[in-house]
Amino acid sequence: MVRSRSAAALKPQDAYLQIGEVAERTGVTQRTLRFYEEKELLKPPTEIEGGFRLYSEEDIRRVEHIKQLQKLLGFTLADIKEMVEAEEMQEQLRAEDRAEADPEERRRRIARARELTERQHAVIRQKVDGLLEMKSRLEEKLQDYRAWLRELDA
Amino acid sequence: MVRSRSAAALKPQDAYLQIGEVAERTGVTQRTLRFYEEKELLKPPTEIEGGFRLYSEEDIRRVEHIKQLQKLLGFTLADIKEMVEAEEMQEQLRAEDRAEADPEERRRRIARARELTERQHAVIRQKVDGLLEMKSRLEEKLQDYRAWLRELDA
DNA sequence: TCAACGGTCACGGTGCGTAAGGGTAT
DNA sequence: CATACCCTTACGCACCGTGACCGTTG
Repeated sequence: MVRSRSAAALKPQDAYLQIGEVAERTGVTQRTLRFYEEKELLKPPTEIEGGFRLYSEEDIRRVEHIKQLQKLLGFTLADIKEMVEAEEMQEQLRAEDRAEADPEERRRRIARARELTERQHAVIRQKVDGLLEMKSRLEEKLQDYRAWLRELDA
Repeated sequence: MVRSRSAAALKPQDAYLQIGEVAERTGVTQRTLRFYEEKELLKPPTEIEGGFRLYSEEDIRRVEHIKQLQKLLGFTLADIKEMVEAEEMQEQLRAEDRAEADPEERRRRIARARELTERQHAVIRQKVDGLLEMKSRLEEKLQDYRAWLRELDA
């Protein structure tokens, strides 16, 4: 077992995964993972010992999220990168100690995060609207077909 | 005025458009229109005199439809070709004299068209579901931001 | 003659696939 | 030593166009 070496050495809990496992679990290839890293969609995960990439569960969620955005929105990786970066910023915001920060600074950040989220929301709403329209057109068609088939039965 | 030559010669009503006008009206380039034709997404429109392409309003609708499918679904042109072909078959079905055809043959065609439509419907439903989920996640976020901002006001 | 249109041949970006050549641990 | 992981480098490819360039037409 190769993978018990550095991961175990670093974290006995076996919290880190090698690229092969991540690939398997997320359904993408190792090549894709390295490619995403190259494009800075994934930050170079904590690499340790012999230059092996070691991923966290968080990294896995991120990969899954990227794939979802790709499938659902049909965006380019560049677009997705922007979205993901925005989301990351927001998580930072969420995580930081609320009382500690300068209120004015904090307000600006929240406002910025909100803007980004609102833009994403608008994009998605547009897509959903278009798709819902297509969907109902298809449903009408299906109605027609069913009616015609009944007609033929008579 | 180039376009008065063959279009007018063929159809005094000026029902046909040259590629340049189609490009302008649909927002794609001439090159893209030729490319679509090459990929058999657009049937070679009735070409006349010197090999000039002449397009109908129907062709324009088709181009717009293709662009919509691309934007909304993020499909490849190959996928879109399939969909468009299916739709075309269905229009044929719709147009043909219902009484005239052999009932058994007609039933088979309708059943086939219905299957295709149902597959498309399923695909779209999936997308819509995924997008709606993303949408509500974003809405939750927006709620949070608004709450935080109110919190800062207090 | 010039602008607008037509055609063809390539080149370019994206998102990976796929080998080549080579490490290190069991 | 074989095997099973991993690494980088780099060329290749399908898809979706975009340009460059040249001929024809009014």
